[in-house]
Amino acid sequence: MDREWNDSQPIYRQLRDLVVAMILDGVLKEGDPLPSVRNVAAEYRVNPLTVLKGYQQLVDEGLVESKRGLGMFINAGARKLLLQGERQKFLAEEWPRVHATIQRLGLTPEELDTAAKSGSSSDGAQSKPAESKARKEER
Amino acid sequence: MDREWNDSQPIYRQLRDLVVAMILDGVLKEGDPLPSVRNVAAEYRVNPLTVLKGYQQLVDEGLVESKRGLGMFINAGARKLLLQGERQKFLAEEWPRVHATIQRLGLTPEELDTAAKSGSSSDGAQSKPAESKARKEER
DNA sequence: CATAGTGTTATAGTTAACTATAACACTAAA
DNA sequence: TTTAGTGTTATAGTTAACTATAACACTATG
Repeated sequence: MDREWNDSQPIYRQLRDLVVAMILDGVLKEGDPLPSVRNVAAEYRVNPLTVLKGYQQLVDEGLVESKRGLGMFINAGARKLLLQGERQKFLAEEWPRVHATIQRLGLTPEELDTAAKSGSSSDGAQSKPAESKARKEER
Repeated sequence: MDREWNDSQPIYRQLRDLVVAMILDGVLKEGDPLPSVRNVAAEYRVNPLTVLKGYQQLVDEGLVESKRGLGMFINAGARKLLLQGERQKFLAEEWPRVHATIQRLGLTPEELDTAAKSGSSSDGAQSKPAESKARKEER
């Protein structure tokens, strides 16, 4: 499998975001090991150092623990931590800009809905049967 | 005025986006001159070459015309071109990812609305009164 | 003409991101 | 002990983004 890298963001940050998404989606649960640095590097045809750099971000954020010789593991409380941190970060740093763009382009909820459905395989990378749940999801 | 540069995007692209926003918002009308390369460079304390690079993007997109010795000017039809191109680009490349993030974080329309309003002037770090909604998220 | 305002090009240096290759350190299991 | 799987560090090279400094090319205006 080759790449789906977005050139508007460094690969190591996209890798970090990918793991974050997997945690939030429940694909990776607390205590689970992350895919090994070498495996990911091989699968995405990327340098191991780049993968490591992405993983180190997660360690720095307290989401993941590294055990030399064993692997890297999702910390307890990682999901909760993420739901707080990512929420605040998104609302403060990303959403205002996106919202302004939507206003500026005069996009309607209908157009957004349509586009969301047709193109929803952008960074989740996993099965998403929960997509049709509407506004109530998570429990 | 120093910087409000976002480190997740090269400056020249942010400059390009800034001009695009001004065109869409009607701040810059067709036929108008862009702020001069040197002025912008001075105002934002950025290298003139960086500004030029951002402006060149606009030339390449057919939005702007360069007249040596005079300045750079918004082309006729620029706004219409933008409303088509930027719409498509946003819906195809940006919105799906953003939408997935919103779903993943379980953000409600109320939270998004609140953030959009408070974020458009400044991104202060005060806590949210909208937090009372439903945080049944944690496991 | 000279001047002051435009865009543009040239040269060169720094830093961050990414890469290739290799080796080191540790753990579990054969 | 050996082996195969982990994370980690070292060395070094490429490219893109940004910077500083300077000069060149053109246009309107005095």
